[in-house]
Amino acid sequence: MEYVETLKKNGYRITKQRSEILNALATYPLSVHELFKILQQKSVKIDLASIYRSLETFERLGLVASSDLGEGKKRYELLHTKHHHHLICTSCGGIEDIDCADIETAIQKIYKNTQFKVERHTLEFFGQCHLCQQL
Amino acid sequence: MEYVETLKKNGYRITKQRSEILNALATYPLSVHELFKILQQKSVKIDLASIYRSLETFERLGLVASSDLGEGKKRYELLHTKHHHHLICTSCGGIEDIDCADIETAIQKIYKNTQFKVERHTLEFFGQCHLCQQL
DNA sequence: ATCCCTGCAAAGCCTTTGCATGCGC
DNA sequence: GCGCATGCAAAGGCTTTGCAGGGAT
Repeated sequence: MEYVETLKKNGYRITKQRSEILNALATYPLSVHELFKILQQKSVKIDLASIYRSLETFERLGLVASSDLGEGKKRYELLHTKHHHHLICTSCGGIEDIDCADIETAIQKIYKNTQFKVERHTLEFFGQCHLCQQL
Repeated sequence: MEYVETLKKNGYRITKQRSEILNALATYPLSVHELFKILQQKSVKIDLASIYRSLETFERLGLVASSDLGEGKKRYELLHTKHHHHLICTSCGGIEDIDCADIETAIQKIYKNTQFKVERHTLEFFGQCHLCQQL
């Protein structure tokens, strides 16, 4: 329930909808539509727009991280664990977490530890280029 | 012009539009709309749908790679170089290439070599999970 | 009571699809 | 001439935005 403090401290309100979103994210990285369906099944009245707006707020506060897995939409997950990456099965779409470690050796270790056979990977660095640091 | 052979060998045709797409991609990773604008300026008559269809074909043939840089759209680049990754400046949006190497040491080397200050990175592995390999 | 948050509706992008015409082979 | 590729138009999926009412503080 630490997220309650983070929200309040920054002047945001705790609502039924926001609590349910964070609850639903507790187990697995979800897309917006998956979140929507889960909340509907729990009879939580919510709109897609509210989910988008809440997730944007959560991400800005560092409560949630979004990742783009090339599905044409983002997935969101709770940031309760340390920085890590994902193994996405191209057959079943399942997602597993892995630690952030060396790449080349990582791929070998991944297979050894999880039997997940890596076929391709993407790695993107975001930051400030040399010129932009001087502005 | 090796792409001509690849296309022909697989039963695809060389058209003005396809040549121009591949030409335009030669220098920099482009989004579909950037491609569209460039071709329009060169007075090449082409439709967005044709660009999407061509890029899908090129990607399937391994001529082109797409990457999702969290912009809500894909970028496409020519696969004439070896496997590499990107440095995306969060200020100017500029994209630089880097070799595929260790991550932790990579970030230090990146700064040393390019003065690019990495703030965050995403790493995604795609492949077959243990269960799906047995189907 | 204030002001944020929500639902509803509409619209904005990016992308895909159907269909008839056109062009490479 | 055959059949893929194209342009045009329409539609689909994901996401954003405007606005008035409702709820958290």
